[in-house]
Amino acid sequence: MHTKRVTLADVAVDAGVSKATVSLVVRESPLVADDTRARVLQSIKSIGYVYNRAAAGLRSQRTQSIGLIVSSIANPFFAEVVLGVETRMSESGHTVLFTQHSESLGSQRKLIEVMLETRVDGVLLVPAHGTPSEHVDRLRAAGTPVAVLTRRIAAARVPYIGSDNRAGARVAGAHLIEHGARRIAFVGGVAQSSPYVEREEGLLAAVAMSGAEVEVRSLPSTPTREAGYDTTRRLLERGEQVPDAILAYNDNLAAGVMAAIMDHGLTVGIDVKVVGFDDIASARYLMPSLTTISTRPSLIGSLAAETLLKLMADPEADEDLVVPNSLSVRASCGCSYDGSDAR
Amino acid sequence: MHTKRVTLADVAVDAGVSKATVSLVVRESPLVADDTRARVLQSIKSIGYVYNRAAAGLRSQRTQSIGLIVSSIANPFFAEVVLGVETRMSESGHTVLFTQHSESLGSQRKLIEVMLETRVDGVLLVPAHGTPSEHVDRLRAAGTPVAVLTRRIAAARVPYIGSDNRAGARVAGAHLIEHGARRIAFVGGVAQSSPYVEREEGLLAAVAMSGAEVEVRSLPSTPTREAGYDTTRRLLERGEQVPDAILAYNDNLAAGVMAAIMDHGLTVGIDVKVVGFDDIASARYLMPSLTTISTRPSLIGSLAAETLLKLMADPEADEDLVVPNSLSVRASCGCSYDGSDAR
DNA sequence: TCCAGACTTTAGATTGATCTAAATGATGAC
DNA sequence: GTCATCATTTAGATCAATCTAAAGTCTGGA
Repeated sequence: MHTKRVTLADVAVDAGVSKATVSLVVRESPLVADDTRARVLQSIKSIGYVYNRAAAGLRSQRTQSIGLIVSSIANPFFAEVVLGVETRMSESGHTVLFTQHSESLGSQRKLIEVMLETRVDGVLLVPAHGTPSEHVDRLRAAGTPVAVLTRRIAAARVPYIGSDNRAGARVAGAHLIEHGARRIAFVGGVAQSSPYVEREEGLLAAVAMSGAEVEVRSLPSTPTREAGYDTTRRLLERGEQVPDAILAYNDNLAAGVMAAIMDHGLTVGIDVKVVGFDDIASARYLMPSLTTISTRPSLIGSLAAETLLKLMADPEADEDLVVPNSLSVRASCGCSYDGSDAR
Repeated sequence: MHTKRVTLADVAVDAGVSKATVSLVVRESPLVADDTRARVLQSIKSIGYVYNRAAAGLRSQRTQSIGLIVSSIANPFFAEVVLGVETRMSESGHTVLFTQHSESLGSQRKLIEVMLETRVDGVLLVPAHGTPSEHVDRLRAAGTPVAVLTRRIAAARVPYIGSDNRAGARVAGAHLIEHGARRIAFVGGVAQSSPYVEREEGLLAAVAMSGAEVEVRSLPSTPTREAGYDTTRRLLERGEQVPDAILAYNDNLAAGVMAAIMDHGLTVGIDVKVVGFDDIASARYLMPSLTTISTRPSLIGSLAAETLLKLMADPEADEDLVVPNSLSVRASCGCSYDGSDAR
């Protein structure tokens, strides 16, 4: 059915110019005369030519594409990050090769290999927990710029873009302490990961700065709603020392935390004050609505894209970007909430 | 810093064989002798060769990649579909070029162009609302197999994979009627879209089959939580004829619907029974937990991938796949719910 | 009239793989 | 010893673009 593929050479013949000229036209070079350009574009349309990126990339050694590797888009936080990256990258004409590693180091290694084989011009990576520096070194050895986002890699000097975990947790902690919290549990998150460590540090800093007598206990877990529920349930059932406040590692977890508190017969915001982290879209729709640290994931995505573009232009550029965030006060912390930002 | 790129030819010299042999090795051909293969693999490792997909694709006219265009992964339903597609495709060694059109026909057209320029071996498309058949025709004219998922394109003969909207809505409707519903509102969804039409038909079929005197009213809207809230709010405030049941177009919307009901001082499951559609992860965590039609999005994704693979092998194959679904009974319909499937 | 300089256009080499069709070598049958 | 058969291996053309370096054209100034 479909005839032989149409190439630049066919267009050249049809338009009565050389292949080189057609190539300049498709690349929107200002070198070609206006009437020549018009004639070529006309030919392209009439004989149905479609640009071949593989051939172009082979010769030019540039693909106008970047790789994006995240942990999982089932996590709405990363879904928004992806959107931010794609938006910024498409502005500069770059295609995004998007993949997810599902927290598997093996699959992350394979995905990095795919990026190399595809010769993407750069890679943005949300490293799987426990990522060794070899993973990014492999990319850099091949001359491919890399930046990591939302998580740092221990012992690897690689540009990082992420939210200000320390400051966020400090503000959240201070808010809880203002509400009278004296026994705070930090629930969930992967213990070795950089955001976990930073958030924990922020909470402890808030305690130190408050001058109050506050007890803090950390309970790491996988960052799922289920784990949030289970961990909290166990914490409450231990009886003796029930916390009066919980800082959840993220909003997803916070939903489980609140469910466990209610199932245990306590009232969120009164018996136990809860603050989350991320401000995912559903945070305001939870019952009660979740007070949380607003991290603007799509901004993180677009800033990461921006950073990578700079890195692609100048591989020596190397700068971390810590994105500020803010506290979205709703009802779960005990503040009265008028629902003004919902719906 | 990085030296001249290492190519197949370099490997060939190092291993003392021809380029052709190295090529066979990297493609895992059974033709090469075991010791030759071992020697070549050794060379590849020692001189740091990285396969070049662009060059391979150029010559072979196959890229071992497919394009996936969805509306938006901010919608958790599609996030799961994506996962299903990627899982199945990676099993057969295909890379997925993933993109989102955000319901813009213009950006969908551009994305299709990108897929053509990349010479993907096939395309899976969740068509934007109002997609003209030209969009898929463009792909097919170029000889690229396409299948659409979750939404049909009017007047285009193209393989479709999606859930059984009619049966799902019929079951949901029957359940509501069993609960005594006599005034049912069908809230949300894009009026012209195929899932909307099919779900509406299903609901009407349930009414017809019940033999009861049931009034149905349809209120289309964009499929967001906010729209669900607003539409329901207006419906309730009209006073006179408050519905005793609402079938929400999807779960996202249903969350807004339930919030509006509660904000209006009514009780979900008693005054107004609610059933959703999709069974997204958060459905069981809403308050009250949402009774909904379980659609298994990741299954739809993997079946779509399966269908496309068949289509790529045999372009004449052309078969729709309607994926069965089931009713997940929880609390919002008025049934008592023990929470057994949550947490 | 000639020439410098700006603007356009181009021939032909090049990118790095796969493919085709044929060559090579080894094995066993006769 | 010869030949057919099978398993391996390979030379060289090919895919469709870009790049390099140079060649035409056309001004207007001397």
